[in-house]
Amino acid sequence: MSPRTAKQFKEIRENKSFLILNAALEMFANNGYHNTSISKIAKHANISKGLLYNYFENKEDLLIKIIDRGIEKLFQSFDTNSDGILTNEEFEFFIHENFRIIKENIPYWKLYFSMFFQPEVLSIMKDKLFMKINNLLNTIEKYYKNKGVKNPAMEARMYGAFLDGISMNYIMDPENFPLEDVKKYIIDKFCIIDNKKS
Amino acid sequence: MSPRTAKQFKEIRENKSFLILNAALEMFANNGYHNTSISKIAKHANISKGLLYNYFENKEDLLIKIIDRGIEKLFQSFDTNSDGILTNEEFEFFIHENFRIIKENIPYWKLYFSMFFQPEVLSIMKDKLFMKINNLLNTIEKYYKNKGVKNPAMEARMYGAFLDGISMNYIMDPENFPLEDVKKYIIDKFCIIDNKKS
Amino acid sequence: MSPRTAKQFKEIRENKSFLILNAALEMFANNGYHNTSISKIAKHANISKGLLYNYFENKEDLLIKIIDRGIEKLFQSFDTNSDGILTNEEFEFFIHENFRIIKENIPYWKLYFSMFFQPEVLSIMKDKLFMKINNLLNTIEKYYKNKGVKNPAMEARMYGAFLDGISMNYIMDPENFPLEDVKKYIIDKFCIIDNKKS
Amino acid sequence: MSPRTAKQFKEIRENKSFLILNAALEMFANNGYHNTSISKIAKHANISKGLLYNYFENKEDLLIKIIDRGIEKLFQSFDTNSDGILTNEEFEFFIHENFRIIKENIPYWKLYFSMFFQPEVLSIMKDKLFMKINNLLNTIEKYYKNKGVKNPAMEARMYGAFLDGISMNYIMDPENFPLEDVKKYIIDKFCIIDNKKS
DNA sequence: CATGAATGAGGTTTCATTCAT
DNA sequence: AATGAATGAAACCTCATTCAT
Repeated sequence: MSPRTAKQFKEIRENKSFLILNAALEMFANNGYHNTSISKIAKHANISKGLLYNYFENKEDLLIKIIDRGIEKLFQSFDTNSDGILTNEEFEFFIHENFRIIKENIPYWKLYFSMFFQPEVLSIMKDKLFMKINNLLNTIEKYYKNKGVKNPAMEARMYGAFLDGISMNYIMDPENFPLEDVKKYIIDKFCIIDNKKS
Repeated sequence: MSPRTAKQFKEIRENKSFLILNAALEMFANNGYHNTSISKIAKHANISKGLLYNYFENKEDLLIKIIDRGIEKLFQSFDTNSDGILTNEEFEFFIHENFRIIKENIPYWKLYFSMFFQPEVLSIMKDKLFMKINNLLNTIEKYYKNKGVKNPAMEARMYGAFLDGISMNYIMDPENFPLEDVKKYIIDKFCIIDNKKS
Repeated sequence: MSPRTAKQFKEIRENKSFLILNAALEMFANNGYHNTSISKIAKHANISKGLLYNYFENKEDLLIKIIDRGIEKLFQSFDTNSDGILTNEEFEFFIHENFRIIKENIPYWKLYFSMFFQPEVLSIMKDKLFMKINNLLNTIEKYYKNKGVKNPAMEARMYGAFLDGISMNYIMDPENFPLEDVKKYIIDKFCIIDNKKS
Repeated sequence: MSPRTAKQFKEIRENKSFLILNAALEMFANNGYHNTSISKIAKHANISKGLLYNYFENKEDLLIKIIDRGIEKLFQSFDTNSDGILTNEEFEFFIHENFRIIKENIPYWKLYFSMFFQPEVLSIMKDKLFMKINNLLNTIEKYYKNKGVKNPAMEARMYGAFLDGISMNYIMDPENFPLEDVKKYIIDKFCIIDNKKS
């Protein structure tokens, strides 16, 4: 297919749905889901309350669509090659990707993490999300297996936990986070240099 | 009959207060702060709504008291010897302590982590909490410095992030978490065996 | 009868009922009836809520007793000679009495006036109060009739209204009220000097 | 159908706002501010509780808007010529105005007077109100000064108090109040006929 | 497609009153 | 006579959602 024209892009950008999602995301992330009223979202998106209900069924639907959109985007980056086996370069690339994606949309990731601790929200997304996460962990596990690590499942899990913890810390205060040094640290700690194996 | 003594009243208050805090904690942790109404808490604690307000100023006060109680308890465990320098034994002991405390009160830790992503809730506790956390990280930093690690501040920070990530994963599904293996993994990865230094 | 002994006075003064009435009066007058809770009154009177209900049936009863006590006191001053005809000296004396009584218990008079505009409260006291007031006005009317004033009923009524208005203004800001000058003004305006008649 | 125009919306708001203010005024005046619940007002105005909060921020805001509207209206009548000096005709005219305005909206004036004795309510309006009242009294004072009265400030103050007292009496029972006779009485007592001066 | 007035259920909070001790 | 824990009705207020236009 031919690439989208500038006009098409403009249309997409101007799409009300997109605007609303952004407005809602920002407010959910900064003020919390329950603390953000539909009224405020509509005002922030410069539309009326009524119109919002033309685009989204209800408040919860809005949240789901936001999370959906984010997950989609995240796993796109990691879906390439997901069946094959990671090289060290790919492993390192994924780390960079991980933080690039977070940096790109910090509010989203605030919301994403908060979700994990709000059971009523989590239950909506749980299945879809856990499938995706398991996929990723399996890829990492294969990587470790291939490198001859003793307990690759554990290693993958610990890697995942580490990334969770670091991402959380990053999100809490992105300005003062030594991002580049941390990336190096992760690579040093979790990427298996081949002669290290011996 | 003669009226109750001051001591009797005090006892009643302490017991009831304890009951309410537990009921509220459980519900806040499982359903989220905003999703839990005072009505539901009162019902869960088998008291009237009105009585709850006899014990706590308002919903926020209830949350603060819960978090306070938890923080107090947590940092008690780590306050011993906080000025001195950790030995390896102490380092390992603290890891065991960390998980023992979490295991003891999983709902509390759910609430604790969820707090970090609910800005309007976090702001209530931020100062008190961050001071305590920094204290802990400084102790860890000294440990690494003393062991001759190159960048002890970074190492301490990464250790903290790792513990955060792992604790989070533990809380999400405590039943299926290989706790003992994980502890060993952490010790292996973050405890500096002295001849390793050279 | 012999005058009350110091001991008897002390008993009266210590009477709980008296204390409670005073505490309640003060708070009703300063903060409004609906804005004053039984709890606060009990605290202010240094007793428990429960005990208050030993002395007074309920909150409204407390109010009624307060107003009652005040009216009793007020009209005591004016009841002497109420059947006879006022001399100018008595007329002037009553003006002095009026302000002396107000000065003695400003909170009470704040409450008294506020009552007139709270129908649900007024209705409780209306009959008793209006009878007393009419008595007084009749005495004044007779005074004017005897002095040969043309429309003594109207004159008495206007005198009453004037005293209401001035008392109201006095109560609002007693400190800055030129009490003595005002008394003279009233006497000059409403007391009939006999040779003025001609 | 096409959506309502901005003008239509404005009209709806103004009409409904007016309705609510009237309903609230009536109930505040007849039952007292604290004795009137938002629920009752809404019912009286034939709207839902929620809608009331669409129009007024809260109960206090509703009260303020009512009082504001009344003060605005009252002082409009007296603002003409306020810098110049009153003639006798104007002085008399103002007396007629005073009672005309009260007669027009008795509930409002009940509320107005009741306010003075509800401290927590008064404090809301005090400053604005006292400024307006002082303005008026100054005009009266100038009138007396110009007529050569000895103590014009006192005379103005007494005039004000008298009008307060009479207005209060009028409001309490408008049906049986000899309005016209009273007006004459006031003019006779407080309007300075020029040859009286000598 | 678009508006915001309108609803009503449900949330937080207060407080007069009762009652076991 | 005295306490304050406990209740429950009712207050204020919010907000997701609907709907006439």
